[in-house]
Amino acid sequence: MLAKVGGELSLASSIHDLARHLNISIGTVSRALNGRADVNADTRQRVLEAAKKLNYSPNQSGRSLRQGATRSIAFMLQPHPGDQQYGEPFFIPFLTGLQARLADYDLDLMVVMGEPGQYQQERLRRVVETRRADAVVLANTRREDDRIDYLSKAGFPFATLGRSQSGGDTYPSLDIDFERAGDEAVDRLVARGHRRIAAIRPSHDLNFGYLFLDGYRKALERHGIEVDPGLIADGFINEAGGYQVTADVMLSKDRPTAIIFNNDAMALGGCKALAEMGIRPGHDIAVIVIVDTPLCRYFSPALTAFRPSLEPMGQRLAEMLLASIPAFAGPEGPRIIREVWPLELVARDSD
Amino acid sequence: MLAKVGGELSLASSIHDLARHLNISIGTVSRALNGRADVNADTRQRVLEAAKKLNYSPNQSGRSLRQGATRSIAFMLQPHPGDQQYGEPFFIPFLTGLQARLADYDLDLMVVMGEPGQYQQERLRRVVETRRADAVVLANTRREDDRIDYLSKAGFPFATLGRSQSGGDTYPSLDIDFERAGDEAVDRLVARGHRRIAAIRPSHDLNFGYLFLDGYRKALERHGIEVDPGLIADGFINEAGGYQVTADVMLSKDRPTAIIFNNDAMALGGCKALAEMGIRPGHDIAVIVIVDTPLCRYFSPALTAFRPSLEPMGQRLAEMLLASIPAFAGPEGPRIIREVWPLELVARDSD
DNA sequence: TGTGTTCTCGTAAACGTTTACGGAAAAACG
DNA sequence: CGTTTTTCCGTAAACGTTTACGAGAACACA
Repeated sequence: MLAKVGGELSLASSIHDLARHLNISIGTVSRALNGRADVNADTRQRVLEAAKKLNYSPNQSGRSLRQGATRSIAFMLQPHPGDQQYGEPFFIPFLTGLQARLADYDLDLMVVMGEPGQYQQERLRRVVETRRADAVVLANTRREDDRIDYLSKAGFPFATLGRSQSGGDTYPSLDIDFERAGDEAVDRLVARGHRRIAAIRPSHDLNFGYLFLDGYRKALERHGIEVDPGLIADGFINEAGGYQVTADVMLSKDRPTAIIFNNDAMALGGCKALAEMGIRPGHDIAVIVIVDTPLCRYFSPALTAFRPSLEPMGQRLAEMLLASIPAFAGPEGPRIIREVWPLELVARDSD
Repeated sequence: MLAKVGGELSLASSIHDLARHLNISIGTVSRALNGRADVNADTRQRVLEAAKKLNYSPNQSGRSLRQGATRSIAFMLQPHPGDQQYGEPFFIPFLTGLQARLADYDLDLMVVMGEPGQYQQERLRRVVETRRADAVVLANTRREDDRIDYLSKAGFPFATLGRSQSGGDTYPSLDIDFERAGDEAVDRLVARGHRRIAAIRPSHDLNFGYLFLDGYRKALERHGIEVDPGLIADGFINEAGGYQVTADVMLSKDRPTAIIFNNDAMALGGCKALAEMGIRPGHDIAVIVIVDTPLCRYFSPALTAFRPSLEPMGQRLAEMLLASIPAFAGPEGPRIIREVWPLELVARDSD
């Protein structure tokens, strides 16, 4: 179906055009442009001038083919299903940081989107197998993640935003300290007199749900509070899921006096359920959200939440990824780095 | 700096491997895979089986080089400056629709991000000149947009989300009917008894700001209300800008009784200014926002707003773009389509 | 002057595809 | 059986790069 596209560009000059124009060989032109040593100083000068004059820039397909590298990194962005109208604002600042650091290394960032419903595996395979990118960055890691299994089995370079139990220690990862956030949230609530604290998290095997719960449990134990399974609930990771599961928890015979939500969308749905029951966050119940978004801030009452520093995280993960790839890393060779970053509590009106 | 990356992939089999394995020529293999007519039915069968067995998939760089087309479309995503913590949720559903339709044509979507502050021109040139994509999609169109000038001068295929005065009728565009939304907003407010209605919009030469104002003016005239320049104000397109300009307008001697904000972030900042002055939207003043986001919905009071249907718009713009490219379009040849879609009023509590 | 080094450049192959062309074999037709 | 058409496949060039190799010229040194 597709033939030549954009072939009529007047600005599409090749290395051959430069060579012909200067009456030298294409080899010399290429060496001059790539800054190799074995080219005379003033032929290099002439080549660079001609390149500017003829508006030359290298064809990336040709270069990729020859070098076996595309100089682009793929980020797999997966919209959540049921996330009807608007997507996750979470990723934009992260991507901003990621892209900025990659640009320092002259690498392009390419965001690959999947259909909202289906899982990413197919799209990921496509990127890898057709060699559209040199490495990929994964997000929304699951506890057992077949994308990670696939990539490490294939020996394809990648890094993850979020940890997983899959793949061992073979890839760099950067995660938020959900465990500590869960712990601190409980700490804060206990200090304010709460003993019946509910934990609401997404199902789907998303790994941060487990980490959060670990911290929650650990803090309860430290305070000598028995963990009540009836206060721990999973739901679909969107507003409807949060509504549903919150309603369930609040209808149990022994209600919690505080809820920690592991996701902002679920918190919003939960608050809707609370409102319908006449229960006011900040007055009748305490609410804390683990990952802050603008919605938490503008909601009424404004929700107390733990906030990550997304843009620096994006920058850092780019560095970690690059350091793990032999062809990019310095003489020391590849290094696998894993980091877990703290969150900052933003105290507002809901607890 | 970069050498071979991922070259050790066990799954990287080429068309030569297939040919050797089957003892036929690479030409035949290629023809079989591409479904050409001049290949025997069972050699095609054997090729397809071998391709599956050896896990073959074509190297995109090789294919792109030969065909002069990359089979990918670039979307230029530009985070607004000062948009500190979280970015625009606006684009995710739009991109979801765009990607879905492109996938139907076996095209990849590649989102190219720029630095938050600087303008996109440089990054755009890079994509075009290194021929990383076959076409691009632009957003945040300005009234005079040098990206559009550049692309149409270069003869590079593109489409825009939003109109512009640049480039003439040479490219497809899909826009929201800001004019009508501004008109309807005034209508609604006048029907509720307002006569002093302020219009607050972004500066930056963003085109939708002009369109909105046209509708606003037209509706006022229709109702026989004189346009008061003191009620029209421009500000930086973020919360701080909205705060600033709203405070200014409210400090004028003859205050408005209603405000139409042309941007959600500015509306949020404006409401903060109002709150500090003890003015309550929905009681002491009416507030309407032109483009709805989840923030409008969760804000307190929930903001009345006009909502676009972003995902269908993404799908439609993909179709329009493809129809405009000779190599993609059907036998009728290229067609330039321009569409303007209506918004839906979501009445909430602020007016 | 002869020999060895250093600079500089051209030649050609290679990366993985697709495709125009031609030719051999098979089929169709008289 | 001879001729023409059809079917099928191999050959080779081409897309735009990079780079290993070698060779000529200039230079240094004895």
